[in-house]
Amino acid sequence: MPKTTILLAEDEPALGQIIKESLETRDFNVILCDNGEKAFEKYQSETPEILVLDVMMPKKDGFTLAKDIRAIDDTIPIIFLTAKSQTQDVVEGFTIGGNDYLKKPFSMEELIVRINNLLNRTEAQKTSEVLQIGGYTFDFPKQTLQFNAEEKSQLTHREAHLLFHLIKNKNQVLDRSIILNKLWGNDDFFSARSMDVFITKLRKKLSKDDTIQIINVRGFGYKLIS
Amino acid sequence: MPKTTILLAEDEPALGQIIKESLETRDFNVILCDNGEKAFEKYQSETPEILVLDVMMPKKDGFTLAKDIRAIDDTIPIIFLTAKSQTQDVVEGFTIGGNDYLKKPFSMEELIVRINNLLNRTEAQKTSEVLQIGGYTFDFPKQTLQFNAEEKSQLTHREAHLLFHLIKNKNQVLDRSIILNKLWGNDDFFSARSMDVFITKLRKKLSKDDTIQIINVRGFGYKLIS
DNA sequence: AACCAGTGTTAACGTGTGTTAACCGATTAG
DNA sequence: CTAATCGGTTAACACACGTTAACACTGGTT
Repeated sequence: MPKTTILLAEDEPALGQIIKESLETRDFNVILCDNGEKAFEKYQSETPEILVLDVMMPKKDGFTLAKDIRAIDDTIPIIFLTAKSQTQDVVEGFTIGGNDYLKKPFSMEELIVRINNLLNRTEAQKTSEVLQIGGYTFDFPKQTLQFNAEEKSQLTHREAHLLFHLIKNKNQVLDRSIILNKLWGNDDFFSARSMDVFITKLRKKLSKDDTIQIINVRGFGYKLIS
Repeated sequence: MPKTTILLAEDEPALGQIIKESLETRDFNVILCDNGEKAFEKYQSETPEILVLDVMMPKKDGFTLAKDIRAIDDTIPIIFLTAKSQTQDVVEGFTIGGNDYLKKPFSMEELIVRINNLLNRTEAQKTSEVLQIGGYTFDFPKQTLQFNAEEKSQLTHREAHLLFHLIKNKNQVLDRSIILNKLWGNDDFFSARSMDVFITKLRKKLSKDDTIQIINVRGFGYKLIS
């Protein structure tokens, strides 16, 4: 069993070091960053399993960082560390799904409990991320698409994420702006055209089974029907 | 399959009634409340599956209501209806996870899309929408229309929705303004003329079977007879 | 450093969908 | 009977989306 990697973003050096060491004694591998931008780089280079982010940080605050990362990866669990002065509304809004938060000051035990909770939850979810659609088998984590017993083909990152959302919402309209904000981080003209290109690519790759198709709903989005 | 219950909190009576009726034709069970306190009571007594909350309401506003409910239940999906003046920050904070929001004015279609997305309705709930009319087979989710054993023809989104309502109300008059509000979001002059154009299109596509026809009831609406 | 393969973005041009306009006939109120 | 209104139909239009290819960027290889 390899160690679980935690990305920790905390700008106060003393606190960051204490948390890092505490987690390391629990057999985690911890990467510590003191601002949001560095954390984003490390997120990409180190592929951690879970994020622990201070909300107030220089360069890029925790919420903004979380949004950027969510655009690429919407399953990784995130724990926010907040000062008690933080507006409750915003914090609570972020607390749904794979997210959680801890008010400062907190005990190490609390943090470790929450980390374990979120890791277990997503472990269970990850096993169910091989999806069936028509005659196709789509393995989201591995980014592979297989038609019946034919050879597996590799999908790109964007293709896989887009397909993932289409399948998760199959037979319903998937709102353009929602998917654009999630995968591209904005819904401007160019991102929209880029998305159209990916829809074309997916249509081609899914064309072996003519019982499934991606149909467009003008002005709203796309619907994957099967 | 029992109907899905939606709790709708909207203080403007006219708008509330329109939304309620629209959702009911989509086979939802809708509980309408005109303030936040009543909504909270109904939430507890009726156990709805999803909430649609106006933000600006007397007694208790939508955000406060949502917070109170989240304290009890942190999985139920919530959709906020906001005026465009609402501060973006707060709204966006609420948009992660089981929440979504819609800026007023919005069309019924948009609302229904979002409700279905959040409910993650499975195909079992939606694929029972293959309708027969005369010699035609109409598959609403796939937007296809087939005459006897002939080739399937693809309908547009608007055509499919209009035909869906006509068939659901066949042999009775379908009120112009109701259908306009439902599909176009308003019943002004231009939408009405646009609808007339679609009636013409549907008449053409249904002309292979002369036992069925769309007849006009001057001043009221249309009736599909078969 | 030059090259290459893979990925995603931008550009260019074509097609489809829905709205608006224009002109018409049919119906009904005065 | 006449004018006003409603709806029928067709076509022009604007714009959302489809498709292909060129382009830019990245990371790895020689």
